Amino acid sequence: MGKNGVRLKDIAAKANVSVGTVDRVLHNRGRVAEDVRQKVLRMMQELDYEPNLLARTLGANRSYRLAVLHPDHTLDPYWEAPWLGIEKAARELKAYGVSVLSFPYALTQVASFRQQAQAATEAQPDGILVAPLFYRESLAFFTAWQQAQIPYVLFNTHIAEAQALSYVGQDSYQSGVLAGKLLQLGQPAPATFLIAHIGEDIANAVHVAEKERGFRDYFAQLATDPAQGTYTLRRLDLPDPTDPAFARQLTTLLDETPQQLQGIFVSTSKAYEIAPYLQAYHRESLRLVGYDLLEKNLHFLHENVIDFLINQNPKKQGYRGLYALADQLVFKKEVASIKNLPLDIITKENVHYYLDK
Amino acid sequence: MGKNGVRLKDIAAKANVSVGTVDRVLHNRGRVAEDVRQKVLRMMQELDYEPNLLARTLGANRSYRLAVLHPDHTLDPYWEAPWLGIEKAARELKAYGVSVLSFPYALTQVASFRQQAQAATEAQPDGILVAPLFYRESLAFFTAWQQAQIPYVLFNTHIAEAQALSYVGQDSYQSGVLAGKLLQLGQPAPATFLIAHIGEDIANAVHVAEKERGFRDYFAQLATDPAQGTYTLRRLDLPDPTDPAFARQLTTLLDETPQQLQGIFVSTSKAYEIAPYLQAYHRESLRLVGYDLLEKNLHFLHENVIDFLINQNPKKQGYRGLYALADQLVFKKEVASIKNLPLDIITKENVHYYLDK
DNA sequence: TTATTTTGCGTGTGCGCACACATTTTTTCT
DNA sequence: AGAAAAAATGTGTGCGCACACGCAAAATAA
Repeated sequence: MGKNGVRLKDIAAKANVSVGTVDRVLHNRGRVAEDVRQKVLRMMQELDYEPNLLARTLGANRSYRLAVLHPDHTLDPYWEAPWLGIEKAARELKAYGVSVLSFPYALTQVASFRQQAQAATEAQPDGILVAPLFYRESLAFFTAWQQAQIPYVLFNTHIAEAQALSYVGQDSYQSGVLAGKLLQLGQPAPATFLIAHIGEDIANAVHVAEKERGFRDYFAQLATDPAQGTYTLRRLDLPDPTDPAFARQLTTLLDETPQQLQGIFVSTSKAYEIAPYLQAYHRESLRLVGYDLLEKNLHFLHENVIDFLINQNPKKQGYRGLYALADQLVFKKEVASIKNLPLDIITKENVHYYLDK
Repeated sequence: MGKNGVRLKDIAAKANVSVGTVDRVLHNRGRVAEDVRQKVLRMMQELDYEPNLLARTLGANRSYRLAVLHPDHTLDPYWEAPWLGIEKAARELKAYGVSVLSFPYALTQVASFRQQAQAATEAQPDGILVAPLFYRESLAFFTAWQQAQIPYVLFNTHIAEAQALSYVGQDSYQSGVLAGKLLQLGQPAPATFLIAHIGEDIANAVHVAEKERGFRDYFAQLATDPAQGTYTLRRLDLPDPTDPAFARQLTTLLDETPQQLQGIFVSTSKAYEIAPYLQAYHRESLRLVGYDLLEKNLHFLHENVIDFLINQNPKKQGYRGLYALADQLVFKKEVASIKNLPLDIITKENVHYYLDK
């Protein structure tokens, strides 16, 4: 017996058959007498056989092509991180015969998504990892992939009815709840809080809408406690920051805003677009909560303009997403249908330990 | 060329030598002419050769015995988690020929530590993973292991002068800083905060002392801002909770305490020992910050008695600790001398996503 | 019965690499 | 110069497994 575990050979010897036979029962290839089959199975149990994954992969000599359908990371800084995670996973999985095809799309353009999704489909990969930012347009492709029997994993944006193999990412709703808590903590009522969306088409962006729902529910929950005073919530839909309307709307807010405005929750990773205005208006004490450890956000975190960031673990999303496919295809493991990554609370004091990784 | 990457064979062909020669340069086994060596190296570069780890491990057919010297997890709930992480890593690494020997010691008894450390040393393992709770007693063993050329990795407790291959765990100092921030947030001066140690021999417990230092430094830093009022810090050394003196000291504190006592920071995972007293005295509004997601802590977190927990990621400490040894021995990777795990801030709203994993 | 198919099982090769050993070439010594 | 030693290089086997193939015995058909 090998230094380090039971081998097919050991089972074969113990059952008085050849390794070929053991292999056949192991893989249900048939062509083995029932009584022998039972005996082999018994021996495998007795010896507590576990296949050597290294040898298996090496011997099988199979390869898997995985397609990744993701926003182009050269167009938006947030999307670098998931891609880094995907690349890391790809490196590790290379030895297992996994290769990755990238299909980047422009994250604001539906047509680009549709086109790249089409290309990914036509590449006939063994599995697909996708960030389905566009709700409506995604559904058709899900159907196509089901038809083609291609397993697909979602990340970043959860679409419950997608029938995907798995979803990897945050619970957007609960992250909204948490944002509410972080704004409210230590700020007694009465007070006003704002939720700001930047350049989002809320109707077609599931996970941003979910954040808002969680945010509102946190305060709704608080309101059930009669001892609490009343909090007021406002919402502001801002256009793309390059649009002159962006500055106009924001300065209007800060000019006319009631003194009670105690905090702003930015529903995306773009808190850094708002922070400069707070500095300009000397409203740094106003609590600002946003998402993700982008360079620019970190800057304002250290300047005490941004108070909290919720880390969406984008790198891990990519990493785990690809692994979910590999677990299914290569390692034949059970894959959980939802892998919720933690809602990391980031402050100036602990941010250091979340960088790089 | 193989479906999926360059093989030794490919390099050999391109350099007009045999695989044996390539192998020799790859492993610096010597016995190869300098010009040939250079040529082979060049070819490896050109083809961007990366050894197939699976084949390497399989072919080498080596095995590694790793010893783990850790507090007995049947004696203290905290220490279950690191052990789970170690077991998980052990399962994954089994295929790579790694086996794990466990040397549990009683976490309050120096003699037990000494004895098990001795046993671990005598087992002559290929590597050692150790939680060096006892500062003085550990040092002697570090020397012994260096002499025996056995690489060792520290977790949980960082001993800078240990000359260890790596440390995996938190930055205790910074976790104290963070605890300070979490207590102070939204609680204006004047106010009093307490740091409570439970059943610890501070003089011989490095990482608890570091937590206190960080905690105090946070407020020292605040004091440099003249706009801030004054915060008062107190310290309480409590005996083991089974000791009647524990209840006595705690009730005395709550009886006689000035109204300004606004928060308590428990320096270990035993916040749940203090929480019941706060409930009994109806002082739940007093902010309580502790460590780790133990059952009992979670209970009081949900009851709003504990406000924040700092997650020490104990499971990951074990997991990464073992992997640090494997990275060194099996995978021949560079191992960072410090692997600081993040300081997760846990509240009722995000705790769910940190459980299990 | 003999010829043919089916079923049950064993054998052999290759995956990419490590490592021991055999063989060839070069250097050194007498 | 030839012999011996040393250096440089090639060859072969095994790691545990998957998978194709081949061969025997049993079942079926002619």
